[in-house]
Amino acid sequence: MAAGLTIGRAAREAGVGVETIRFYERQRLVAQPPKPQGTGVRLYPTDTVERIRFIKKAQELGFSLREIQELLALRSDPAAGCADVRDRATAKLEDVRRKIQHLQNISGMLEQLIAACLGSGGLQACAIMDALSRHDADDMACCSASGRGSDASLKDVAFRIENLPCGDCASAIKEVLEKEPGVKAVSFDKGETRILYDLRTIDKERLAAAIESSGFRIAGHQ
Amino acid sequence: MAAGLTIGRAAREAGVGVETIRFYERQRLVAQPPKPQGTGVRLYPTDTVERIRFIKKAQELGFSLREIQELLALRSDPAAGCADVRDRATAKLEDVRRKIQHLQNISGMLEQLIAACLGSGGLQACAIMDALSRHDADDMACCSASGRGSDASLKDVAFRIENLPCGDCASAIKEVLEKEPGVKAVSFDKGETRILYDLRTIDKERLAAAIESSGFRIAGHQ
DNA sequence: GTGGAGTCCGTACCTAGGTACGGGATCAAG
DNA sequence: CTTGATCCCGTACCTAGGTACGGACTCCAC
Repeated sequence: MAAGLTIGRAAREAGVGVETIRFYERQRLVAQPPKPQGTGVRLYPTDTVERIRFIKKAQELGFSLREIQELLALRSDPAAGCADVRDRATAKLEDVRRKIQHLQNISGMLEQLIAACLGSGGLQACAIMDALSRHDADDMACCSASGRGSDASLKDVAFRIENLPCGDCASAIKEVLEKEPGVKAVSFDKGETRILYDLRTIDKERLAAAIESSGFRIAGHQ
Repeated sequence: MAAGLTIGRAAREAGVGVETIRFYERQRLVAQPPKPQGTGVRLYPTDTVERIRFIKKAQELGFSLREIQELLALRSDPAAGCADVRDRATAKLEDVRRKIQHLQNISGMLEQLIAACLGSGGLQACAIMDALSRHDADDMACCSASGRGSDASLKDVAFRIENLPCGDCASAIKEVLEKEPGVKAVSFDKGETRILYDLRTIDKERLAAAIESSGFRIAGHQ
């Protein structure tokens, strides 16, 4: 009886909800099986259940559905090798480590603030409120130092990068950008990434492409 | 002189976009100032700029806009004390630490998989794909609670199996091994069978015994 | 007085990963 | 043959934190 399972049973087998399977179908993560002739109910092969379990496990490893789609494509690509998978995993590990670093920065700051706070008294004596209200530019905005040059062929542009939470991530993007020819300086200010570049060598689109190829998103781009 | 700033200038001062200020207004995080009589443009007091900076700093500490709303409410509550703020910060620290722990689990799992993956050969020999495709009930969360020293209890070993002529036999042996408790990954590369296992659960001798009980011979064993 | 920059306001859209609703069809048990 | 459970399918909604668009004003400088 290898005919298959109804969607409800398949969902139970795979440990997800019915709606989730339908959602994955819409996302083209799993194929929608046909209804056997004469019936009105689709039957899912155990293959699909396997596939859903694969998706769930990959999610636990931090992969997004889009990335999982790639992994699944690799899986059915005869030309794909172990190295392809490994590369994906390594990139994801990088990604996760960056996130950890970011959270550790936050954790450290919170610890310091909590330690500095007496925990009693009014708000005007509260170190935490104080740090948040204070007018200084320090805190976490680590960088600055934008040179003020005026050269005819130098131009600067500011991108607003969506997923750039902290200084460490900013350093990563800075490295990438500075490898591009024509990039003279990269700085971060008020939520914007400013790039000073030589317009004879490179243009805005290529800069944007470099940023996006590192996994960052630019607000309002594309 | 200036009774306030236009929204554009206020945005620049605060380091956000104009749309962001409008968004915060809709979210009731900042008040919408009136238009001075006779004019058509709203003027923002520097207070609002301060408030936006507060919001941004609190965001950098990991607070959500909803939580920031509470912090702001505290700030203008005469009955609120330092302890209230401290409690919020402590709760957030907890929260952040939990997230770090979660990411560290993921990181540990990825490290193990990458270590177990030879990075060459086809996908059928890929430890990573394998772990994702395997359908054992214990999910990927096998490596939790062991902190950062990811490989504390995991060890890998390589056997050279003499009568392992083809991929199908390799699959067979893999199945056998994966039924053993404590076996995390099995991969094949360059004539060797590599096994990643939990040394608290199983040891090399039991792995060897499992292989030999399936009719395979291990080179240089016994 | 004109052009361009900025503002106002409402609304729609975006990411990710689903969840929920509703009306109609179908299926299995009693 | 009915009843209750499922299934089908399209569509809307949810969270969070904004971003974008577009038409109509308004403001400032030249």
